[in-house]
Parts: sequence; structure tokens; C-alpha cells
Amino acid sequence: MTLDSETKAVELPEHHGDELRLWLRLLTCTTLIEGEVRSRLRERFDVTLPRFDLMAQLDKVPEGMTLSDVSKRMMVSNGNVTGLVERLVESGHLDRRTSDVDRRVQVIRLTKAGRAEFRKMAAEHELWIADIFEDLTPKDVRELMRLLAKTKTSAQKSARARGDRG
Amino acid sequence: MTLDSETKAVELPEHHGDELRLWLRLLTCTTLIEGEVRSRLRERFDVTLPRFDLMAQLDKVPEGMTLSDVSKRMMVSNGNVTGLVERLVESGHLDRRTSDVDRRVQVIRLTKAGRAEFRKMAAEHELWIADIFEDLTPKDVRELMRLLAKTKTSAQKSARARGDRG
DNA sequence: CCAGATTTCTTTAAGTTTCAAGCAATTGGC
DNA sequence: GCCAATTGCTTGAAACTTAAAGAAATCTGG
Repeated sequence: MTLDSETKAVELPEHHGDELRLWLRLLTCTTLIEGEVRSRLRERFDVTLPRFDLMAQLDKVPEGMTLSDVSKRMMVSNGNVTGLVERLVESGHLDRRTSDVDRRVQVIRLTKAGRAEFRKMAAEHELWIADIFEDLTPKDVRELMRLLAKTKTSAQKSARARGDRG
Repeated sequence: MTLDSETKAVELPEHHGDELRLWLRLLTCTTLIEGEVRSRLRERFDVTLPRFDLMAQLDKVPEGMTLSDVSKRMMVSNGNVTGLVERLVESGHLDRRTSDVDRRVQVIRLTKAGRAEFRKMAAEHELWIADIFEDLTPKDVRELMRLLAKTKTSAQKSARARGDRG
């Protein structure tokens, strides 16, 4: 933040409207896309977005993850994951077992059927996303990636500075 | 989308991973910021994000809005708004009355107390957002605004093309 | 005027989400 | 070995959310 000599008086209320508008636009974009993906998942596969997201996390790690890992990666609360996993185990998509080395820990994995179903959904999902972002040039995509990376870092810094633990 | 002569064979599976990564990054940023704002609203004002968002919509229109208007603006379902409004009327933040010209319609407004409380929260909220985006230069902000506008248009087009109605 | 379609809102069921409190297992210090 | 702190997960209450179905009011085309 550059201060050109004395233009910035101490009491001048700063102008933060631009950041606020940026945040609202970011939120609008995400809500819009999320709603679209949610609709398509429901009508095409009769699956909810949280279930899909959880399965997506597990697909990346064949050997499985603990509930805490999932919770951190998905940025949702522990209790939330407990319920989600319960329903996905119930429906046969997930396999759950207690860790041998630490009996507090639950390790969950995709079942064979769960993985097959996820892969099928993921393939289409990727096409939906490509379609949703179709108007963006490869350069736009790169530039957005860069700016969002910067945004993420900035937000994390701000969260850490506050204490992170409300 | 430019086709340079014959480089693009019909059967070539296209590469869509970049768009997917972009979507995940967008989602991460939003989730991160939303969680941060949610925490601060709770610890500072003991208010939830949906309540704050609803009040923000109403603050922009002193004469009030119908529930449908709110629903469209917030991009949430009708039933959702019904419950939210109910609780905010209960707590004295909102005023609700049936339209004179159309008895199906409910018009809601901020009460004096509701408006005062919202303004207080909004002022701090704006500072939080500025802090969260602090690392971004004014140019970054402009560029992000531009690219997100393009993203929004693209997503809306994609949604419309699908039918928008499940 | 009137029957059918549409719009606005509410209700219902199922699921998602958070926070806070609590339990069980493990770890670390002594 | 033992006690305190920590960690991993579950539970419970309240709120939020959606989709779908329903009720009430309005609109529309005979």
C-alpha cells in the first residue's frame, strides 16, 4: 500500500466499496455455479452435492482418509462429516473401519461400487464445468487462477491474524 | 472458440482439467471467506450469515420487498425465505405486512431497530472484507471484477441453455 | 362471469450445517 | 505408572436449505 506523501490524512475514512463489490460478485458466481451443479447432479444422478464432494475427496486417496482429514479438506465441521459418512455407508458407497493403531480413528474409503458410481458422475461433472466456463479464454482461466490464488493467500493471512479460533 | 484448420480432430477428448481446477479454487476462496465472515458475525454480533444477508438486501430498498424478490436476489428457495423472515420478524428486526393490492404478497422491511443494528454490522463487515482482500492491488481487484463478470455471464448462459428448470 | 393457468407464499420431509458439549483413546510429562 | 492435556469422533439442539406439494389469490381467455 503506497502512501503518496501527505495525501492520506490519518482520519480519512478509506474507500472499501470496491472490495465489498468484489466479494459480492465472487459470492454470486459461486452460488450460481454451485446451484447449477447441484441441479444437474440431482436430475442426472439423484445425488446431493455434499455427497458428491465427499466422494470426490475419497476418490483422490484410494487407501482412505480419516474423518478429520475429510473435515479439514472439505472445510466443514466434524459433526457434519459424521452424518454424511453415516448415510453414505448406509447406501453402500463407503467403507468404514476403525484404525488398528488408534481406536479413536475411523478410516473411510470408497467401495468398489461407490468408486464406479463416482467416476461415472465425475466424468459428466467435468463436462458441465467446462460448459459453464466456456466463454473464458485459456488466458482468462490462467489469470483467474492466479488472482484467486492470491485471494486465497490473502484471506488465509487475514484469518490467521484474527486467531482462526473465534 | 477458434479452430485452426484441421488440428482439432472430431474424436479428440478435450482437456477440461483446467476449468475444473479453476472451479475448485473459486469454491475454496468463497468457502474460506464465507467461513471467516460467518465466524466474525457470530462472535462480534451473535448473528448468522443468512440473517445478515437478508438484512443487507432489505437495507438497499427502504420501501421494502416481497418475499419473492428476496428469494430471487439471494438465490435461495422460497421456503427458505419464509423461515428466515419468520425468525427475523420474531426478533423485531423486520416488519411484515400483506400487500394492499395483492393479498398473496407479503412485503417486508427493516424496522428502525433492525436498520440501526444492520448499519452497525455492515460498517464493520466492510472493514473485514477489505482486510481479507488486502493483498490484492487495485488493479488485481479491477481485473478480478472483470473476469468474474465474464464468468457470471458464461455460467448464466450455460444454465439458460440447459433449461434453468430441472 | 367462470374455468383453467399462473403466481405467491407456506408447509412438509429429508438432508445439510454449525456450534457446543461430551465421550473415548492417546500422548506427554512427571 | 499415572494424571492432565490433547485428539478424534459423536451427539444434540437450533438453524438453514432444498425440492415438492399444496393453498390462496390473481390473471386470462373465452
